Amino acid sequence: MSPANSRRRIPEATVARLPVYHRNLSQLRESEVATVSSEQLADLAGVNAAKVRKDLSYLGSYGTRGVGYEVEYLLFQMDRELGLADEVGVVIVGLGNLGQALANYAGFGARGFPVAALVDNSEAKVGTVVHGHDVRHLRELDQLVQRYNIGIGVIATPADAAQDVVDRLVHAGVRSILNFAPMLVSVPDDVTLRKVDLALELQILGFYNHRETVDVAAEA
Amino acid sequence: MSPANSRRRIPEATVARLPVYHRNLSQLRESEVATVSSEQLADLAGVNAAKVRKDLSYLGSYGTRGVGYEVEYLLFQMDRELGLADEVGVVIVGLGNLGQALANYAGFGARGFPVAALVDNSEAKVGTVVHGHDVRHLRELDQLVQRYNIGIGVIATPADAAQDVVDRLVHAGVRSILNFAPMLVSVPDDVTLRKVDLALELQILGFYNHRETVDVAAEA
DNA sequence: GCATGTGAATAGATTCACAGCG
DNA sequence: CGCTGTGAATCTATTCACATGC
Repeated sequence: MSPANSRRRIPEATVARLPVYHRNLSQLRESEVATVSSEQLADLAGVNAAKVRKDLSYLGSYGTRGVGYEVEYLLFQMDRELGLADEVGVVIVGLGNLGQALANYAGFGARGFPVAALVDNSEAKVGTVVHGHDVRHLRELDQLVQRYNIGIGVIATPADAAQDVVDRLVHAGVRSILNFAPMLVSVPDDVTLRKVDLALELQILGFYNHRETVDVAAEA
Repeated sequence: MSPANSRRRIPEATVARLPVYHRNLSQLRESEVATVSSEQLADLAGVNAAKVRKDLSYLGSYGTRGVGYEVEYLLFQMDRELGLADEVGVVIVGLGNLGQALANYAGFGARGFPVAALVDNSEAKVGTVVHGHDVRHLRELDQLVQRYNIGIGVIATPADAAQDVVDRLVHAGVRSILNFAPMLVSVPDDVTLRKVDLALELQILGFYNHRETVDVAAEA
């Protein structure tokens, strides 16, 4: 619409931090703090002040020199930019332990991303109720996506089911997918995919733990 | 010990990918594949071949020119490097939905990181059994860490308990911590901390979803 | 005066492209 | 000849440092 509000390309690394700032700003608002400096926000987010300023500058010039950022206003702008205004529905596919945990996880659904449907392919699970939602069968996916305006799919199935679920989600029109299954899946170019691999995190940590141990031993 | 085996500094980005290669190599071994090229491994891991070669080169020169990498031998070297040989015990603190899911999650504990203890601070949960382990009280942490040779702590508590749990883990001698609580925590320099924030992942995805929607609309 | 916003400098990661070796 | 291993080139992200404007 407005040609003045130039649509900058926001670096990936910045996108990953914006939600962190958002959370801290929300807390500041709850504490009725009116303005915040880049330095204060940096401390809360665990980064340095220059990074905060550069990150926020991609959204626009919403700060006031000599003063800082108005919490309320900055949140308003971030909500728009992060798309937290539009309440995008989430479907969780796979209701094993992880899927159930995600369905129950308060953080999911808290800010702008209500869990709108739960889906599994086992007859034993279909019909049960998790976190106030009936678990529906995978084959109903298309209708559910339509009916509940679902924009995001979360995959919490075993690894070998992941690609099939991705294909079904894409077919149903979902363009954003969060994959918890430890499996590489492929999507068309116009679909955004992120993956979280819990076991991987442990192994990465294990590597540093190991290094630490070895290095300390080597000093002897 | 051996001064020849120079202790290179491995880039963070590489460390994060090594476990991915490891998983794929394990699968290749199961399929009784003897050797693999950087290109094949790259396809499996979803990266490009040059990256695979550079990453693996930090471990040493374990490939054979004109041939590729011997799966078995490369795995052996990676196990050493990733510290998967030493079976480091894991304690999960906080047995709400997420903690229980993690305790039950097969991936956790699968490769070299057995779940050795479960801890909570609610009397209601202490004494219950999750995934074959008695849930113990947080105050027993020190003894449990000693007894089960625990090297890694996983925090799955509410945000406001996270810093207290971190302090207790550090006090008990744990030097590697994986934090699932959506809260910035601080640790001494000699402790490695990683964080996974599930709600954050959704928000990042939501951002791209939103952008996509807005940009497409703008074309009209 | 004080904190933002941003060019310029630095550091880090990815990719290229090819020499070197089996 | 084919594939690894790696310097060099490129791209991305972080940090510095200061001019700018409230």
